[in-house]
Amino acid sequence: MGLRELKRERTRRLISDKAFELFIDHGFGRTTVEQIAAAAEVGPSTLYRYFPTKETLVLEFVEDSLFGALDWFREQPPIDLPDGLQSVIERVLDQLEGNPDRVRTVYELARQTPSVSAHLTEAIWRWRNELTVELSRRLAADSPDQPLAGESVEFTAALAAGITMNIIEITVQMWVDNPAGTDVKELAREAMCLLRGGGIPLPAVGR
Amino acid sequence: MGLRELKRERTRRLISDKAFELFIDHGFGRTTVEQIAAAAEVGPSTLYRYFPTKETLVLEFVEDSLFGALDWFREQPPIDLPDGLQSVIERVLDQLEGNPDRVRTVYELARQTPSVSAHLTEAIWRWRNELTVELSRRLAADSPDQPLAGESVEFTAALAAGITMNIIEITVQMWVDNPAGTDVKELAREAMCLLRGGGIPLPAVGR
DNA sequence: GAAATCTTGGTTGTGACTACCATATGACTG
DNA sequence: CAGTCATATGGTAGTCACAACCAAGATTTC
Repeated sequence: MGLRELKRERTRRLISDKAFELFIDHGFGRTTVEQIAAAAEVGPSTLYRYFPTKETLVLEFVEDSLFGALDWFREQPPIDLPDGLQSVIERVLDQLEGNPDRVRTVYELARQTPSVSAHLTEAIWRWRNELTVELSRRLAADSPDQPLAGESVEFTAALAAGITMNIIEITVQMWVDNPAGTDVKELAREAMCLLRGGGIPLPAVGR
Repeated sequence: MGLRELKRERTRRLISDKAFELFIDHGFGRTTVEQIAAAAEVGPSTLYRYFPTKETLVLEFVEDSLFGALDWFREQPPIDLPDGLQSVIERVLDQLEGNPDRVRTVYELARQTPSVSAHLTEAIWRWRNELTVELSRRLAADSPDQPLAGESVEFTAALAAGITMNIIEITVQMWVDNPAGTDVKELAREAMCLLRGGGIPLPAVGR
């Protein structure tokens, strides 16, 4: 790795950390981008080159966790779909559990600030849509002509992706509300059991 | 109704209509609030009094459809929960089907403009959370001590609300993509059938 | 018709974000 | 090592969404 890349990572980290400090101390709305830039000892122009919007400063970590797991899933070989979704969920939860403080802070900021909340939900929504595409691909490639309870592949994929997203959101929410008494992955596993039970017509083998 | 209220409704409508015209013609980002105010022949101050943000101009209709149905549901007597959720879904879809053009325009604008998309998902997310609260209330009041497959009431409520939201989103999405060939309510009814089938442990009688 | 109340439009200010340019700094070549 | 090339940086100027405030006009109420 060249010196250039190294410095870039360092600067990015520095800006992000200083931003979180200021957000925690003074709130999102009461912190200006110029203050963050000054704290990180860079010009505002530079800051904007790394983080196109103020909200990105907060949400980059969550977004990386989500889309990292999705990228991983895309490279997995065809696999039993419920198992696949469960492993995606666990991968996301692993990432988030690695930085509990950041997760809590993000949730706190989202609760207080509408624009953060809006960008957070938008990222989750975008993630769900991309997961839908991937599931459609796997379902279509797999089932030559399965009835799927009379519904189309797109419909099933969208529903499965939506429920996957719901499980992640709900388990994380409960974990944030009660950090000590919650085993996130166990909770997600139980939730998945409900879905395997039969109601949602996930074919036993997806692709 | 006094003259004051009448004028207020008229002005609100006028601003909203002009805004949609401009958004359709020139796009969301290329239209300034001042242009909208000028087109509606009011001052920018007045516009901001009616619509606190530029995005509200676009999303008020969707938000009214969602939360109107929720308000209605809150006033319903205890009822079989799957039936209740299905009627909520149908109520939302009825509202949206009443203005197909607006719905399509909103989706179009959301697709093109990140900030509109963000505010749209945030509104949907907020709606789901309020539905979760209402479902929790009904479930708690009903079941003296049902096992609920080992999960808490909150968890079941959140999952049910999430799935309800998913069904609405998916059916509307498919309707927007293919306006002619989709019977939204029939689609939603079929989706609900899947859930009644057993996988999601909605108790047969909620409250 | 007068007083109280609400609505309006304008003014000023802040802060996020864009476009642009000159300078500095690490990277590669002879 | 010197030179040049590509990229990163910081600063400037400008746009636009939005908040706070205030004076004038319209509506309602007595």
